[in-house]
Amino acid sequence: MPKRADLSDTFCPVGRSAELLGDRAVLLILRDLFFGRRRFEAIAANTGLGPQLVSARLKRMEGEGVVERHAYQDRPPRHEYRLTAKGKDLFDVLYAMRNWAERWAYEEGETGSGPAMRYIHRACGADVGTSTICPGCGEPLRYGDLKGEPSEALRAEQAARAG
Amino acid sequence: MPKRADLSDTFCPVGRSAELLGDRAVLLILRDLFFGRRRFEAIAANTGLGPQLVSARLKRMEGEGVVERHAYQDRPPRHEYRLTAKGKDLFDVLYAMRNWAERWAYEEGETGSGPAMRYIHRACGADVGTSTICPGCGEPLRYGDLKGEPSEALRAEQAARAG
DNA sequence: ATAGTAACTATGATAATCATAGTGACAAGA
DNA sequence: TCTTGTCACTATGATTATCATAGTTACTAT
Repeated sequence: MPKRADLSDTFCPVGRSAELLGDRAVLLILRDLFFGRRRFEAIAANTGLGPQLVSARLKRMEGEGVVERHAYQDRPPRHEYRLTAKGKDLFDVLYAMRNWAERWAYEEGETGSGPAMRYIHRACGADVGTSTICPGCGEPLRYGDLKGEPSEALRAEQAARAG
Repeated sequence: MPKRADLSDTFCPVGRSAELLGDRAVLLILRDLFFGRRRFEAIAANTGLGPQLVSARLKRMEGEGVVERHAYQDRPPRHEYRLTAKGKDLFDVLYAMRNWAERWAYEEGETGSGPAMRYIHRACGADVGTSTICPGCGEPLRYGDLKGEPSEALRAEQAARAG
C-alpha cells in the first residue's frame, strides 16, 4: 500500500491504539501470547500466518514495547517471546473482543452448550460469562485472575493446526 | 494481498472479532460513530481515510450488522450511518483501547494536565479515569452512561481536520 | 551421514490502499 | 439561467503489504 497517514501522533487515544491493534496479525499473535504460546513456530502454526508476517509483527511489537525477546538457550540460539507489562495490559482489549464475539458471532449451539472459551475467576471459582466484573464476587477481572477453558470444538481446532 | 485465511469460522472468539476489528479503518470509523459522527463526509474528513475506503468499510460493517444505513432526506438522497445494538456493544473494545493508550501511549504532559479524553460517569458525576468500573459508585461502565470530554489538544486537532 | 527442529529470510504473484480526480443529484445565490 | 457549493459516493493508476512456497543457518539426535 502507499504510505498511509501515521496515527501515532494523533491526540486521540483510540487512534494511537489503532496503529498497533488495527491489524489482524497483531491481534492473533497477542491472542496466542496470552494463551501461553511463546515460541515462533507455535505462533506461526496456530495463527496460520506465514513466518515473514509473524517475524515482521513480532519486531514491531518488540519496538512498541509490548513483547520481549528472550533467549532460552544459547547453542543453538533459541528465542521465545513474552508479553511485557505494557503488553499484558492489553488483556482488557482482547477480553472485550472475546466477550463481543461470544455474544454476537456464533450461531445457537455452534460450540456445544457453552461459550467457545469459558473463563473461571480463580479467586472465587465463578464462571464469569461475558462480563467485565466477576458475577460471583464483583471484582474487576484481570489477566492472571482468570483460567481459560476452551470448548471441545476450539480444542479440536487448535490440535488440528498444531499437528 | 492474496486471499488470506478466513477467520469467520474459527472457533476462537478473538479470531472472529479480529476479522472485523483487525483493521485500522474499521476501528477509526467505529470511533467516529461512537463520537456521534454519522455522515459519510464527516467520517472521511475526521479519519483522514479516502472515500473509497470509507465506502468499502461501511458496506462491510453494514453486512456484519454493526451499522445501519439511514436515509435522512429524499431529494437529493442523503444517508447517515448509525450503530446497531451489535455495533454499540463494541463500546467495551474501543473503551479498552482508549484506556490502554491513555496509560501507555502518551508522554508526560503531552495533552496538558489530564488525559487526552476524559470520561465522566453521568450517574454519579465521577471522573472514571481509565477503569472499567466507576471509581465513584462501583457500577460497570456502558456506552451512554459516559460523557466524553476531549482535551484541548484533541479538540484543536479535530477542528483542524474538519476545516 | 542423514534426518529433524527452531527460527527465521528470499522470491514472485496477488490484492489492498492511497492520492487524486470525477460523477450525479440537487439547493442557493447572482 | 448560470455558477457555485454540498453530499455521497465511484474510477483510475501507482505503490506497497501479504500470501504461499521454498530456502537458509545452526545446531542435535540417531
